[in-house]
Amino acid sequence: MFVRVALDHPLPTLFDYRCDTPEAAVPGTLVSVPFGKRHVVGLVCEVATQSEVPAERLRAVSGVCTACPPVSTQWLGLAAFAADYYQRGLGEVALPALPQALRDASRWSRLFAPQERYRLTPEGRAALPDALPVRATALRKLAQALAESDFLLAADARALHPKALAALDTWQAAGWVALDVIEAAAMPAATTLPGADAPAPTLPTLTDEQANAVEAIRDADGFAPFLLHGVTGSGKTEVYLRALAEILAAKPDAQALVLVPEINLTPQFEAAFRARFAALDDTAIVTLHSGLAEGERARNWFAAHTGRARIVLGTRLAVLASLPQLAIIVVDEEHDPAYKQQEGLRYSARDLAIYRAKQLGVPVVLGSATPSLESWWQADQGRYKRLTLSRRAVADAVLPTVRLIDLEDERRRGRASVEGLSGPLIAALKMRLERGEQSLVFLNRRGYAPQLACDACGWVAGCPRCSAYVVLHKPERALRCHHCGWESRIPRSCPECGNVDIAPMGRGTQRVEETLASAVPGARVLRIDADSTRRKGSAQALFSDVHAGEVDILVGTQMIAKGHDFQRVSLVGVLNADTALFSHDFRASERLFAQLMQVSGRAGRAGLPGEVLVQTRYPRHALYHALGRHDYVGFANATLAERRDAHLPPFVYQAMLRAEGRTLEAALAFLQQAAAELVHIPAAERVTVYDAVPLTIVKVMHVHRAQLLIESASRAALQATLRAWQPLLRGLKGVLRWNLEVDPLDI
DNA sequence: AGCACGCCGACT
DNA sequence: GTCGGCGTGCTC
Repeated sequence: MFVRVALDHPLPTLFDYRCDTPEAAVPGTLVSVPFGKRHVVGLVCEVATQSEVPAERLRAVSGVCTACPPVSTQWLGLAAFAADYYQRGLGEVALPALPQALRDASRWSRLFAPQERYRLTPEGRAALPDALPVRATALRKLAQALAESDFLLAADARALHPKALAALDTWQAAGWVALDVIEAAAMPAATTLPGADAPAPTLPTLTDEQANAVEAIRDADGFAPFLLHGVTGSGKTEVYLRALAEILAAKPDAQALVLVPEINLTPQFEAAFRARFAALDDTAIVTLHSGLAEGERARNWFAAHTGRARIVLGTRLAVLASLPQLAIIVVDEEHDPAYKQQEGLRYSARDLAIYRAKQLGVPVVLGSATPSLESWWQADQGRYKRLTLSRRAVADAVLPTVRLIDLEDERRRGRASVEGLSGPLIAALKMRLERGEQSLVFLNRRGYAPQLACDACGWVAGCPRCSAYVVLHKPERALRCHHCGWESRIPRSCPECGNVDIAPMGRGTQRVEETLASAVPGARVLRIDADSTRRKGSAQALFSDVHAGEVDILVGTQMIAKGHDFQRVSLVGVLNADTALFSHDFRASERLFAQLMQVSGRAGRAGLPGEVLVQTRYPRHALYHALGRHDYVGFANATLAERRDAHLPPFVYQAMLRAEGRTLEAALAFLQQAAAELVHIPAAERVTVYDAVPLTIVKVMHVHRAQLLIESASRAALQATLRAWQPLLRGLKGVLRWNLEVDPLDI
């Protein structure tokens, strides 16, 4: 018997092994195999009675992961589709999709073994530290660890003190400590949820639009993609909750997958789901995202894999979770670029969610206030069913008024501005402070100033490793490169000419925070961005300060635009948005519009009349006009018409070949050779090849980067070209790293 | 991707 | 004489 095994390896082939254990001869089984000089974990994809590989080269499977049931053939099919579509080997897709802990054969035996949890009994809590000899410091430490958390794992206890388990046994005999054994692998008892006929009395009343949406999703037959277009505050989440309740109630073992774009958004969603699905036991709702510790991620994945988890809530990586009874998928904020993985396998979780729903014949709901133009176009074509929520669900909530502050006009009239904050914005902020309302200032640039420059000679502080300016970070008194993390002290004088008048140029969130503190006296200002939330969990704490009303003005990057319902925010100020209007990236305006709509939606949620002030030099720009009218549809239709005329996605399909070399010339030369190879590929006749160009940030960490765009009106022609192209690329000489991205977001 | 082999320069 | 630089080639 032979098995064909997928390994996490760049060669897009399966590897054949002899297989003596019948347990391993099942597709979807995790096995450990010898590979070259080492042992690696692989996934059995096929079982065969013979092999093309000569017998003397064949080696035998060395281990089988019996703790974990095989993944389904459908899951293998999903991995195979993703591998094919994104032009990678099956193993490169399938293995990274598994929790890291499963990919280490030495951990298999312990991974899903019953967990032994020691916890302090009330008696123990009363007795423990004092009952111990004063000098027994190790035992005291053990008692302290028990007291400080809900439970202590046996392994952790052993790490604390070699004889900990003996002590714990003694304490258990004394009644101070109890031992709980948690079976990770236990299969769930199917739970039936209360159906729609018996809604709990506390549920909010649905608007007609919400009710229609829920009904459409519930009545869907087989594969049914929905685009749920709902303005912020229109109650999309309530639609998800009801639709899930209906579908989970209809089948006792059905599973639901809910995707959110950011880890930050999982806690509030999790809370909402736990509250609504209180009938499910605690282990039936799990989260999956990169913020989880290895062990927890593995356990949650396993809960999904065994069917114990009924609802899986996660970020993009969750789209590849094993869900044997998947019955509905929800992709919230489907337009969010975070759904696109930007390294390794560059997949779109939203697109894979669509494939998965199609494969399984289940409904998939894409929700957004500002759908991606790709999805909007699919709905226009009738391929997705559009569900519209046009009104805010809270009765007295109205859309905020948007006012544009013409910066040129302000300047011409000689009106005062402070450090880039215009007079009208400062006045509006002061007014909210007086009224005891909160304001939000949005600026998509972190740090203090994006540049540090010398007035005298024109020197600008740059990164020694990257072709980028370094950003001034005032709290850390450092210059930091946002591309590679390089840091240095702030020089006192210009290193070129010695001039001591070197000055920060431009503004980031730190500088605005500082300005606001003096320009709006008495205001409590809080900054939320990637820097202020670096420590794990600190974002949650900062947001709760805002909710508690301990903050008057919140300044931040796009982090503050997403998800959070700030009840007392009545003003949103937008700074420095113009740069995206004239970007060379054709998607920049789509992103800006979505961001501004999203951040605008933070104003006036709880009946307060909301106002949005946008500082701009281009107050007549169509994007701002559409924003002022809250007119996503107008914006989308106009932008789609432009895209059609310019032959841009979604009207063409694109792929990007990127090369990294020690010199730019080497990278460009490789790409030119690569382009020349296309003449050998028949399908490439229907493909347009652009010139190889340097990336905007051409050098990162001393590596020079260039890219080559190819596109086609036919997805099939593009796919066929890429498939034929890769072996040719591997054959090109020259030591150089390259990668291929299908459906690139950043051009 | 790893991890070997292999063939040339600078050190004790 | 050896340590080690990274070019080349292989992994069932």
